[in-house]
Amino acid sequence: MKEKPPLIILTGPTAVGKTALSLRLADTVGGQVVSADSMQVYRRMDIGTAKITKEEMRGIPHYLIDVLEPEEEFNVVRFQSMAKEALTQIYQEDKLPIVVGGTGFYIQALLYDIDFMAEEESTCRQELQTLAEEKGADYLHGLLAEADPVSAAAIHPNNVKRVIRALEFYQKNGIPISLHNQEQRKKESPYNFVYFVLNDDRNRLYERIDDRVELMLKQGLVEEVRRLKEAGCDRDMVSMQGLGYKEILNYLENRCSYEEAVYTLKRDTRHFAKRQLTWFKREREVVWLNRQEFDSEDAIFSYMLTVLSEKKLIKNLE
RNA sequence: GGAUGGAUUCCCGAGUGGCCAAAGGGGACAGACUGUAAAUCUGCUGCAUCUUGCUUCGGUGGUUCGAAUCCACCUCCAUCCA
Repeated sequence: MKEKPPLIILTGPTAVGKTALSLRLADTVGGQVVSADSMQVYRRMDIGTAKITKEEMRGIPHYLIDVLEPEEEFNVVRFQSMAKEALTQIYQEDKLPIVVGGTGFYIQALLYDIDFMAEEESTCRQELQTLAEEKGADYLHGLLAEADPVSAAAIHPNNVKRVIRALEFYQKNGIPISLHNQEQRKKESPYNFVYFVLNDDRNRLYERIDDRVELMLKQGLVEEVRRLKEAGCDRDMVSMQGLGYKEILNYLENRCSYEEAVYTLKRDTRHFAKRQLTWFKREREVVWLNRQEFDSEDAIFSYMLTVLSEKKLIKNLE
């Protein structure tokens, strides 16, 4: 039987300090980093995504950072294929891949190698969107109830995006997405992995978020967004839906005051962190690293090494 | 010192005699998520032995079968007149 390839995942809510830990880990275990971050893929979006700098990388290869223009669309499928390529590359160099980033859905897609089914581009999503606007969300949900009752029961009528996706999936593949998902859920990971989730006391996390937003502002977030806006980026682009970008864009377009933009940004970032945690709680086989349970970052780090050697991802403790 | 307006559940804010544990919004908390995921959506928010009971609407007392809602006094806040 072939041995499963090794994979280390280091994730956690925004602003917990994943990056710092990942660098240390990469140094000690001879690892290379694959970013699982839906926004750090974009070039020219540095401050708002709290992107690691070239200097900070200290020569450790980082994949999937600065590889797309903000005008381009990024999604799970694209992430999955790019990440798999990165892994192939890393294995070839006989290094250990460390997936670092806070996008749980992306991590899941890679870790369990979820099949998203090849689909050709079409305008049906747009058509369904128009239909929803004209006839209402309930009407669309009604259509889904006919095509795929199981999905209809599971998806709330107000969640138009997911209703559309389910409908689109059915139209393109001829089978209900609910059935497909059910099959995909059973999958075993093809990797020998350890899934670390770094976390902190909620209040402390929220403080870190507030501090980080203040720091971004000081570093020139408004200028960064203004440059993107002048370069033609607008609110409809996937990249501009990122935290920090959509709020500042609202301010630059005079839709709200500076104070409101900052308040909203901090609040939405807190909400986001909460959603990330909800996701990780649901994932199977997660190793939680709760900061408040450790005396120091050193303690966290040595615990990580212990877990990794137990799972035979690293040979021996250095 | 006087006049007027106000004080509501974590916050803002509706409610002017029973249908009020009290609209709505925000925040907090919890959850969903399989091609936009830093997106999108949902639930919940006085207490308890939770299909019933108990304590809330600045404070105290009163009117009433019944008060967040009416009356009196008090405290605090806002504006105006001295």
